[in-house]
Amino acid sequence: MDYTFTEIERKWQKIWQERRIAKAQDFSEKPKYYVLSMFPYPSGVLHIGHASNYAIGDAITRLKLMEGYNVLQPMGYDSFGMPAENYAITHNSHPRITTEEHIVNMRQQFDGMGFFLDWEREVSTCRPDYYHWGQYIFKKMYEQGLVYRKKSFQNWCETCKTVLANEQVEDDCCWRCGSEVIQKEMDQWYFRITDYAEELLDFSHVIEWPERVMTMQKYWIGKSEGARIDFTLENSSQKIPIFTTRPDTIFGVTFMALPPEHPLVQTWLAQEPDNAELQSFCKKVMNEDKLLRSSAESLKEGVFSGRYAINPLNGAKVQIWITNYVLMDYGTGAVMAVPAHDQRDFDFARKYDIPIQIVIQNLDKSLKLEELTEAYIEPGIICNSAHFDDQDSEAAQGEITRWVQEKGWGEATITYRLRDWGISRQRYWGNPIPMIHCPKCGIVPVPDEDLPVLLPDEVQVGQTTSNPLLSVPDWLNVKCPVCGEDAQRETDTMDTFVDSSWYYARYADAHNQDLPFDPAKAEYWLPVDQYIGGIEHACMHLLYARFIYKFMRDMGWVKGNEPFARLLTQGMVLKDGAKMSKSKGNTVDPQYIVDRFGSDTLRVYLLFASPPEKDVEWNDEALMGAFRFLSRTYRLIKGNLTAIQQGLQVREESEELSPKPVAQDAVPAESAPVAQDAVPAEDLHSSKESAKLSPELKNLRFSTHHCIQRWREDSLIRMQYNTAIAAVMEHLNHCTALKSTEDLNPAELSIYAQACSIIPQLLYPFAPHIAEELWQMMGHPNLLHESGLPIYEEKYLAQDTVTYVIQVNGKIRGKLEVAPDTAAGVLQELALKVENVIRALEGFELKKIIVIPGKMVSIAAKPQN
RNA sequence: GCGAAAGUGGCGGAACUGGCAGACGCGCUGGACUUAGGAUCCAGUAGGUUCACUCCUAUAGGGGUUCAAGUCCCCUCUUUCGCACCA
Repeated sequence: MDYTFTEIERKWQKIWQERRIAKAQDFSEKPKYYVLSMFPYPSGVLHIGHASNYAIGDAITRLKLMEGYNVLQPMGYDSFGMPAENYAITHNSHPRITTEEHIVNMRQQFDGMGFFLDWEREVSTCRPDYYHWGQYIFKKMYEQGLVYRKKSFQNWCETCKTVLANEQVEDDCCWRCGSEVIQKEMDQWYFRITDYAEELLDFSHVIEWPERVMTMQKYWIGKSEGARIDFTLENSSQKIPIFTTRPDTIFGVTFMALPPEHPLVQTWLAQEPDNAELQSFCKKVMNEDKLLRSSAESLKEGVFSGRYAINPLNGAKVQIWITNYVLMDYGTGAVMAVPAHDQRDFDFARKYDIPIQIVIQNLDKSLKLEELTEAYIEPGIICNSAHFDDQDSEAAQGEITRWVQEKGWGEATITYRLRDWGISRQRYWGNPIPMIHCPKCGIVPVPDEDLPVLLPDEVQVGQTTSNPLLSVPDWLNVKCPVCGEDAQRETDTMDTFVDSSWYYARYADAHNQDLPFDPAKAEYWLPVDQYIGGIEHACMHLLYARFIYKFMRDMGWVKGNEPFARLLTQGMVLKDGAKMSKSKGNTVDPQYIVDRFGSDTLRVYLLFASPPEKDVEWNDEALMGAFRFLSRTYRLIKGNLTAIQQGLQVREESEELSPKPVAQDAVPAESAPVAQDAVPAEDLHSSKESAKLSPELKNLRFSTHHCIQRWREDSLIRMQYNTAIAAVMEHLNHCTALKSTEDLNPAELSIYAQACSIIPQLLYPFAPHIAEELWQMMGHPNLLHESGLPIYEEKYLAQDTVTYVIQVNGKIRGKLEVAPDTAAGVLQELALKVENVIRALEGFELKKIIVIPGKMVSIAAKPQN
């Protein structure tokens, strides 16, 4: 009678594999449903976060299968990247070897979890058959003008000879060797994601995304409307364009602020090697940690450049300052400073004694320069601004911009906070950028027929201090495909986010050898109907993937505008209030849990703990609760198997007498509750035997249908698996409450069997192994994914009596058990006769009585004088 | 600092359009049972009050709307997350 989970889970995993039930059919007649969980980095072990993510995906998958969809749930590995390279270095091995070993281990653990995954579509981004097409996409983007090279300042470690990401800089020093990190101007490859900024702000084509993620992306893209206005360098024709969102304050400009990286400043630095103040300030600022420098707390500093700019609107001559608070890569990299109406400019002007000019007055015109303690940033009335005086400042923005445009000094423009995506990495373990540097022809793409550019194996990882690819002459040195002369390959590899921004499309056609994927197959499968992953990717992976999808759409490879129709951001599993991590030593190994209690227990625990998008605190004892629930289920059905089988037999016989429900070919809809395994026919209910039903059995029948109703609502529509499971638990409690099945008549047996037999179906999405086992035990020849969704019938939900709550002035004073069709007037009368109600009304005068049908009688009364 | 979300028993969480607050599970208390098992079964479990019936107080705190508020509105506090000189 023991719940032998290990045996059961192995058995069903074997059967599922042998029958290849998870293989998704391209172009099936059935409607498709594509469920995708973010693929893992192959660390070698599944962690609890994976288990939780994939438990959700698997629940959705199995629900959709029961509903009659052709479901695709694929899996793969995000296997390029620094963690793999670093792992290989520390283990004195090669990332290709360690990665493939890890994949073997992970696959074993995936199999042990029993997920419904179409492994025939597996992808691994570090394999040539995948990264080939990443290179192809790169080239197509290059041809479309979406890829370019740009010099920009990067964190650079002189010892390691590599660019470091911001996270790899600790206290201005290299995380690996500890030497000082400097800002170095370097050529980098960029994707022109900003071309799509406007479109990426538009979420009208997704079906259901969390508001939070959309807000985060919108903020990240940071659209601001304003104007570009060209100031000029004094005694020169050199223009200095600035970007401002406040053209209404332009008459208040008293200085101009430039960052050291500004091209003009760079020129001046070159011209004045002896200007110690200028040289040392610029050097200091440029070598400052990027994060530190851009933090709002750091003090504003600057030096006067000795030069002046001319404000085109009033011809005013203003000082040009070189400062640490202006960013080169936003807007035009130059700021018109209006200290009176911008707090940053105000702070700076006060510190360096720069004049301040008020050009916007508050409504009572009480702003005085001498009394100003902070910038006045609100709208108001224009002053000191020539012919714009006395206008409303907000209205003046448009007026001034129009005037600037007419005069040819600038134009209305839009700027985004979003930067182009720098994809160059000076790392070995990534997708090689398929470009060749030819001394004669410049930068030349590798011809399509030479793709993929294979990542050489012979690299001695960790042996060199620079990009390992530079040290492989056989790979590095090539002939230029255009002129045939000696040339060199690009040694940068791509950011791994490039690999993951199109993998969902590769799953549609994972083995295509001629294209990234067949557009027809992509059209069938895409978009992903339900995507599941962590919120940490809100502004990275999810934004990049949307961008690349739009590019692929423009190429005609995919249809529609968005890759992910619905997004679910699952919460983290915490322990001791913190994210699990090896360094904190607070991890829980899912494999250990599976070995001890089974995959079904782990899944039920994770899904039952909270709604999927919330974080959960790991709790060993609650895990036992899940285990006990499954054990109880197993005992109930195994212990009452004879009665259940007899009851199911009665049902079959009665169905033969009555018209069968119309066979359903995959009617996937949240609307119609229809399925193949229908509830017993009507005549059972209306027969004479039904009249003899004990209240106990009537309640059990109610529980059966009520449970199905709740389960469907919670799991299919609301995706609240915790309450769906709670509904099953409650129903199980009702089933076990019936102590003996010995005296049941055939009709009652049928009801009992029905009550028990829905349990495996309802459990299937959350605990599929035990569900299949119990289903088979009852004698069903099919597997559960073919069993259809359980259905409920309204007529069994009708109760003989309803309970009305009686409130007096909002407080409960009694209850009434009445027939459901009792008239409101009768209810009022009955309510007023309840003893408690009479007592509560003593000394009160009736005001009115409200009857809420099926729910309550609410009496409003006021004290008698 | 700006923005967003959230605050419900000892704990995880229910309560969908305002209509019996605390479903379900964990834990705890008492009991039964014994194949002594990460058992199982039964009863109880927001706080206070009462022998009991009853009653009172409770959804971060304070106001408000309503016959009726965890749910709607206003203010305050706390927590979490995101952004953080974006001109």
